[in-house]
Amino acid sequence: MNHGPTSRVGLFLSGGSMLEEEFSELEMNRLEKARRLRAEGLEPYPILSERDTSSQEAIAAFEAAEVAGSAEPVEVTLAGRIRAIRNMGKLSFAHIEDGSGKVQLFFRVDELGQEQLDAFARNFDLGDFIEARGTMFRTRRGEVTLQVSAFKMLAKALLALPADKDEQFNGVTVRHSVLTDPETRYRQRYVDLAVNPQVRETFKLRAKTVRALQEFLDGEGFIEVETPILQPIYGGAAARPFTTYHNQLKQQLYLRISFELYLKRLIAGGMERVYEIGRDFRNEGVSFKHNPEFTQLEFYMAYADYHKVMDLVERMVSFTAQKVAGTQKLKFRGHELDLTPPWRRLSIRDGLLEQLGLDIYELDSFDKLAAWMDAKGMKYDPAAPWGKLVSQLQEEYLEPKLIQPTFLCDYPRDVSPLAKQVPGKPQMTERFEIFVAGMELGNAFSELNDPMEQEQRFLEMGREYTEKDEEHHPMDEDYLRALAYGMPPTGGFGMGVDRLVMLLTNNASIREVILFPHLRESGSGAAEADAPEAQ
RNA sequence: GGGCGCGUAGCUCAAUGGUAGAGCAGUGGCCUUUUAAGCCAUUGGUUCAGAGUUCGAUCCUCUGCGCGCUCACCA
Repeated sequence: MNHGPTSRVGLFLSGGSMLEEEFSELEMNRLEKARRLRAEGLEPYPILSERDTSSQEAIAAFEAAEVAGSAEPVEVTLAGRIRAIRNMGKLSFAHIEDGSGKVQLFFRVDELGQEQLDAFARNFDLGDFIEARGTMFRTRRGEVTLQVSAFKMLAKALLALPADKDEQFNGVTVRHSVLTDPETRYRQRYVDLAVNPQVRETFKLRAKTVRALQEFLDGEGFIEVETPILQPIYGGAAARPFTTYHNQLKQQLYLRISFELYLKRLIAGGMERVYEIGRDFRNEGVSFKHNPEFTQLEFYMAYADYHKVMDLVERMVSFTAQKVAGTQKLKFRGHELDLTPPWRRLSIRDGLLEQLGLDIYELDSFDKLAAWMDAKGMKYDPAAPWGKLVSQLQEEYLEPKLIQPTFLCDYPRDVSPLAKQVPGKPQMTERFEIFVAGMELGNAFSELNDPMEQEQRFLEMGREYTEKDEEHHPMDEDYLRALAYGMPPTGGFGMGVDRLVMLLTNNASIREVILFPHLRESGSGAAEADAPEAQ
């Protein structure tokens, strides 16, 4: 059934492999070549490579010598994966690819002898790793090429990569086939990376994104820290956690759903500006913007409120876009986005006024708002608090309209248990979320630092969730103690790094920016029959 | 978890209620001392799995598995 390559990685060359019987003719062919090499005293998987430069460096060195009029030959040893072979009897051409790009190899009979030339044609296939020594030259067609004086196998590929031959038709490059099946691409990311250069590029940009965020925050005086992933009490977000267990301590533990409560302990301890970039885990559904484990950035700055956080965040994201994409203007999901600060700042109240003509400051109780929704024929949970109804309206009627980067401000207290109230508006809190292209990118607030008020919020939240019997939020007494020792006024912020990378690389799905996104365990029969788990 | 869609050769895709085809890749041959992304021939399929309807199923029905989109969930 599933004859994907994963199933046969465990086999070896010495024969006797049970899995060998499942080899296709094509694969048997390659295995025979590997065995033949070994029989001839040539190791198909040698330890050492003598490579001394990359393909693009070699080309650059040759071109520099050319310009300088140097007669000195450029001698190099290159290594890479064979991507194309053209055997022509008395000469052969090949293209190899390394981390820097592609370069052509030229095998010539009067340089290597017929025996060597035949050995290349007989033993080497697309996908093999080869090392080749020689001098660089320019062919009649003008392509800078390595004329090979010696070569050896570095690693024989037993499985064929998906074919991706390019052909020119009237000057247009046609790619005959590439690996596009999403399942194969995610499950066998190594094949995807080997065959799809833009995938490698995406993950280079992802690394650059994280570096840029660090560079920016470091420059603003933040200290990068690491806090526990295994937590006895989870918190800081409303999400179902993954649970695990420490055997020796006989202790139930949770994988963190946010960093928030630990980072604010650090602020209470006198670290004025801290951030963490790391993995969060939420036991929830998956979608184009949700993966059960995802990379989160959170920072906290003492003596700041959410307005100061907004100022910093728009500069941070704009800085990162410039570093990574080289521009503030991005194409994403059919939109033209402009990240140039300042971003729009819109309160939920004003937004709902604009979209629905609804003033939540007038309809400031559950009964009033519910009556209004009844009149409009809208459905809602009759057990929900007022703030939940506001959230529902905001999600349905407001968020999808927020295409250009927007700070959506001032959230109901009911749904913001860790945020400070807006002065004079006790049912609202100083909180904002960032929306870009209708997608939530970040979440922030003026952090609640009144321990007595925080305790009340925990209690209310605990009641609410206990009644629903779905999520139970235990009181985090140690966190309350930290607040009781005193935490300065603090602005905090959290952002999904994967989603930022989606924006910066114009990838519509979070799976495109996570190397190994979570997929359902693959089919029972295939997994059991194929996986050589004998241990 | 619900709805919709998809699953055919190594890869990308066709086709049909009468037993499956193309391009690329593979194999063999031609040929060639700075190109060939060439020419000729050829191998390769449990049409995701199981059951049902039918004289006959890859196609129709059901179930299962997997993937995608979407909804729900996700302050």
